[in-house]
Amino acid sequence: MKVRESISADGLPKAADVAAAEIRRQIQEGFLAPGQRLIETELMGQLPVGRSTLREAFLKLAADGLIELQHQRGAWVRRMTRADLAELFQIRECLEGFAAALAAERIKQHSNHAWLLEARAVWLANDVLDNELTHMENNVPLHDGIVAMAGNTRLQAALKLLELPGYRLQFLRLLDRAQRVVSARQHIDIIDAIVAGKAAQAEKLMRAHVRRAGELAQMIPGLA
Amino acid sequence: MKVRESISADGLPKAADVAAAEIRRQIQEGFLAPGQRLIETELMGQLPVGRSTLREAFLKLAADGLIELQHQRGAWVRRMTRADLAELFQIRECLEGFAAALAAERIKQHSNHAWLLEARAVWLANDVLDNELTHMENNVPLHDGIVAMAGNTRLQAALKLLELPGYRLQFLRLLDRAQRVVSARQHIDIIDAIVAGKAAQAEKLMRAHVRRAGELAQMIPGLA
DNA sequence: ACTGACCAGAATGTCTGACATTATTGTCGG
DNA sequence: CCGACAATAATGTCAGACATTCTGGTCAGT
Repeated sequence: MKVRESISADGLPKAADVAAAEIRRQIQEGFLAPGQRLIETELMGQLPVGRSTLREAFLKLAADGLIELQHQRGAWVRRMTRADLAELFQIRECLEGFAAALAAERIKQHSNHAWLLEARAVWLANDVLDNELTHMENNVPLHDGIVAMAGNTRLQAALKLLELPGYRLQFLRLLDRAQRVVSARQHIDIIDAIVAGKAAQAEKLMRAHVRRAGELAQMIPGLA
Repeated sequence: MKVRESISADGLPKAADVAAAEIRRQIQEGFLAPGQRLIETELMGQLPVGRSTLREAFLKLAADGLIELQHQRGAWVRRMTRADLAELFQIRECLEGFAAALAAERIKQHSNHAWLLEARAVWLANDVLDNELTHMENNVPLHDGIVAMAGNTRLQAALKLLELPGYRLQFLRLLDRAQRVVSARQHIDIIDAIVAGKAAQAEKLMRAHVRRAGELAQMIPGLA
């Protein structure tokens, strides 16, 4: 799943990528709040890069939808509205459902079958029910894995752009144990449908699962 | 449908956007062939911009998927493979089908109804059957319009990234009159379904329509 | 106190020039 | 023909400069 980074022969990563990654981290960890302006000269003091490199990092982050840019008005951390979230989950429902269907059709390829059974075991264990963090840490890889199984790289890229930026932490707190139980159950059902090669069923279940996540996301506090 | 461009108060567009638009045009008109390298110093001679501005234009074009960038290896016009095309149309089938369904649900809003009926008349006329160019010139706006009716700005943006870069001209030659007749028929059926508010039907028809376009696209000559 | 014009400082957009690093090309001996 | 090596070309990055534009605050007038 590791995407080829811009790394030169001796392993030195591109400075712009390093800067972008650092800013991304700060956004995701909440050091940079939504709406906060990113001032070039200011960031130049914190990061060991020149202004042109920093501007390149901005462009990459904007392409990923993490920040916004406007002519002569600079860059700021993207502010997500509830309407944005609704749109986002609408598309994810559509595409992830499609990915699940494709995955079901390709269940026999490579080690897909074994991988899913391994993932299935995780969602039967108690860890993912008892522990918020464990739940979340297993959720993302499962979804990513199913999308990867679909075998459509552009689909993978498109869904990567639809990830929630830094709201994961807030999202966590929304899930109480009862909801984690529901989520785990849905995951297992989806896995079973894919393993059985039932494409239509897998799509239907995945869509319901994503739709529910979207409804929960609407409850995130502090959105515009 | 006009997206707000980066234009300052007095109407001066951003130089980087101008450069990007010019390069985009050259790619779409075939002056820059797929795979051709874009050398910064070379393009600086043709466009009235500095190197930093040009590099910014490159980043924007790369974000749109029109060119590719690699560390220390520069930029080149993206080369589309048949496998790429297949992936691309898979996603378009999914998303445009979804858009059609959404459009059907929103048929009563604004002037959607009237706009579609106007579009319908076009596809009943002979121009779109007899003339390749007329056919193509009406095809894109219809699809764009339906996506716009869906009212999901991110969906619109996602589909914009899935447009064929410069293959439209080659695509044209693939359509003989018989195929244009089929295409027009499908358009009318899709419009009728949307106008009638039949979301499921509109989705099904749109998916079939896009799938057929994808199959035709596979016949484009000269792909890797 | 409120409003609007106005002005100074801040920030961005862009260009030029420079240099280190890396990829590509061409040459040469085997 | 092939591999090593040097020369060339191109990119990545920085620093500095300047014009343009935005922002925030001041101040006169109502």
